[in-house]
Amino acid sequence: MLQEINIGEEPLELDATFTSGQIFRWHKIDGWWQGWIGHSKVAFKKTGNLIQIRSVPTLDLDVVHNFFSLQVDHKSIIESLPEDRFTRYLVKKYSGIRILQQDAWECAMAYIISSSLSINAINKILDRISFLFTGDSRGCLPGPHEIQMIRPLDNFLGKKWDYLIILSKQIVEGTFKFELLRTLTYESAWRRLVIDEPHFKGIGPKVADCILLFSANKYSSFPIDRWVFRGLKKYYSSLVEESGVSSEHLTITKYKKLSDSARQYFGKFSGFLQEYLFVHLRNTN
DNA sequence: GCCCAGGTGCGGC
DNA sequence: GCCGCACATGGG
Repeated sequence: MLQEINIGEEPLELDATFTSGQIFRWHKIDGWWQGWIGHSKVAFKKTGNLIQIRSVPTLDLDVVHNFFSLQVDHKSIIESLPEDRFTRYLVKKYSGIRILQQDAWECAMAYIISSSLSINAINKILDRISFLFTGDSRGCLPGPHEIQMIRPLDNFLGKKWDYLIILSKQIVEGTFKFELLRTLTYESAWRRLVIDEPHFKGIGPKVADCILLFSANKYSSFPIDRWVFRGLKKYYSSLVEESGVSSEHLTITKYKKLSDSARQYFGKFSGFLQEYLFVHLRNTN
């Protein structure tokens, strides 16, 4: 089924968005960006102000609207971000990048796997999980119930596989629901993932921020990985100094201090700026 | 073979 | 609390 959404003058570049590193396993084929949203096979193409959508089973347009975070308009992003020169530069250069709202379970799975791996390796591993589940490396990913049926032949994910299984059980048994995160403030949701009991193995301060930004509409989240940390030191050194963080290795306490001062400085749409900074660092180094 | 990549858990002070 | 280390994969 072919659908479309008119986004008016809102800046949105599919190439920049899907190659930004926030989402995995999307491929541009014959001009269409193709991937999965949950168990729906989806393709997007942009012509002029229109986003064209193919999906099987057909997605509700509200889902697509939320997927691209279209409720956040570019003007309010610009108005809430600080006016220093470098921030202006990033906004001008990368405004076509949108924050995508992924399926929460898939997002958690991807970012638990992501730790200390390259984006390329993450994609490969997710493809491998898809292959174990569907027999096709370009297939969909197993849900929380489905992943428990899979028995990997080798230990290709190490302890991370156990972390995924533990999380899937918490979801299947209902002791944790991702929907909860959407109802909480950023601060409470982050604490729920990182501090509160029961603890989630494999979800530290940075992975938690990614889950909140990329699947729980927490646009003030500011994930700090190696690239973003370097970016902050290089372009926003006063933020790093005022938070008292010196070493590259961030403990939870240090991470929280730095993340909080960045979030205070960049404001309610910190997450967009974080993404611009992440892409900029990767493209220029 | 070594280094780095969207970090985290763990044991030991 | 912080430090040092192990951990799996893949590309340069």
